[in-house]
Amino acid sequence: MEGDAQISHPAMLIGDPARAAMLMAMLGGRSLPASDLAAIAGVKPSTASEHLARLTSAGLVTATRSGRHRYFTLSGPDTANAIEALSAIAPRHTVQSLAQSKSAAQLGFARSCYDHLAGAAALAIADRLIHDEAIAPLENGANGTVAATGHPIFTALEMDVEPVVASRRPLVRGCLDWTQRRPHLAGALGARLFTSILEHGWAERARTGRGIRFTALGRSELRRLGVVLDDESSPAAR
Amino acid sequence: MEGDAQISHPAMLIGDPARAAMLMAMLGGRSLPASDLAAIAGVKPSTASEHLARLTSAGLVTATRSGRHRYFTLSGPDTANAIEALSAIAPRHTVQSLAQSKSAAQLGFARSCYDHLAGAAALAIADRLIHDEAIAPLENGANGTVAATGHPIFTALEMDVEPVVASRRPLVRGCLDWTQRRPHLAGALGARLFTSILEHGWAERARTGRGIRFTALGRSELRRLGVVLDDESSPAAR
DNA sequence: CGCATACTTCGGCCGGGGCCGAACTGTTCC
DNA sequence: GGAACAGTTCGGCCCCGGCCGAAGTATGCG
Repeated sequence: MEGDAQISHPAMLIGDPARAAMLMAMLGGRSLPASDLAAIAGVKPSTASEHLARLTSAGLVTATRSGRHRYFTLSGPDTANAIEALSAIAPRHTVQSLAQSKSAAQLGFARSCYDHLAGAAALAIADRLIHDEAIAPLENGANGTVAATGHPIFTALEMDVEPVVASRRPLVRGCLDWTQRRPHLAGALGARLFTSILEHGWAERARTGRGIRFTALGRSELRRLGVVLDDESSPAAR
Repeated sequence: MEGDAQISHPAMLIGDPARAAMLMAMLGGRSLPASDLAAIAGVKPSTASEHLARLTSAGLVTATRSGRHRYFTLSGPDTANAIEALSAIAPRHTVQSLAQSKSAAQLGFARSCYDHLAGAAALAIADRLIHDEAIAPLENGANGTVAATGHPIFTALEMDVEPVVASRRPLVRGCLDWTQRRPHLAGALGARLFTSILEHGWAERARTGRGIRFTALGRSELRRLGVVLDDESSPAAR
């Protein structure tokens, strides 16, 4: 009777709180072993194993085994995109504890979003590129192109933008930011930029979670390039 | 323990087959009464009423009452976006019956997608605009701008593009097309274009479902403007 | 080889939620 | 007013699926 795609299936999988917590953790971009995901979701390993089996068989998640561990990741950008789209319509959790509000503030400043950077810092970098007309202004869901492949930020990070342009993946993709209510830089370029920033030691991942901390080197380099990270100065002026 | 948005809540709501069918129907862009949605979902009115109550209280759907009917619509572009993103990762249903394959072919050619046009016809129009450099090439999720507000297609449809540009809504938004695997024209411009096409009688909605049929007037006008709708000529060359 | 660790499979418990029919409210039309 | 129709609320049924603990498989280490 219906000629449409069966959206209820993936939605049902994401709709369980334990699985949703695992998927949100994987949105951080890192590969995580089953035991960590079990702890994150707050369930026993046996339960987590069942959840992960369903997620992999549905193609939302891929597993690679290394030794006696199995590491899980989101299967691709489409999956990450669906999760992001859902978080845009999800109810905002009301912050209760001080620890929560502090970590929320940190996430609002800089965090990883699957394979790219999100938060206020990501917007600051993107705004610089837009201001210099290296890329067009971002809109949620649309596709842009790279006008200036030799922008100082790209050269400072030794990024070879050409092969990125040649890839079939959407290049400059806006990704609606749930903390800032503005799209940030995703897509192939956003992913390349993020890995370069990590490789050059401008920033590093938090040991746990999705948080990203910019190093002194990264801050000074970015300041030199005209990007100001006002980490402390603007205390959560939501 | 979690500082993230509770994506499981909306996902759980979409994850029920009956509710998903209703939401997909509403993706057609029309306001539908509860009884129609019950028939579409294949449940009794009482069950449908419960589902719709949950969807409205979660803010996914808005209801407006007119007489003894209550008409339901998706609450906004964010909601539509989440549903589209899910359909991109949903398993493709394997077509069995001839009637299904015919209706699927028609949907692939032209259908409504919440408030804009989708399918091969939508891509043909967007490609024309891109070719004439009125808009930048679409990428899924990114945002573009309108370069030529006086493009012949806009003037033929008597579209006033200026106020659309001024609106805060993402302007030129790529929206991943599940039949074509390419983004089509969504956003404020896509919505405006679609309503203009309907108002000028270039196309009309099917009595039921999401199908769109282009009229003889619409076809000739578009051909004159350099857009060829090869409806019959290319028989589902997937 | 044997012990520890990482993960999976199985059996069983239990609660949530989807479904319906029946009864109730409200609107339209004659 | 009364009949017809749209929609909602309520009570009850039942099954799906999430949870666990215990047992089973595989890998790594001493």
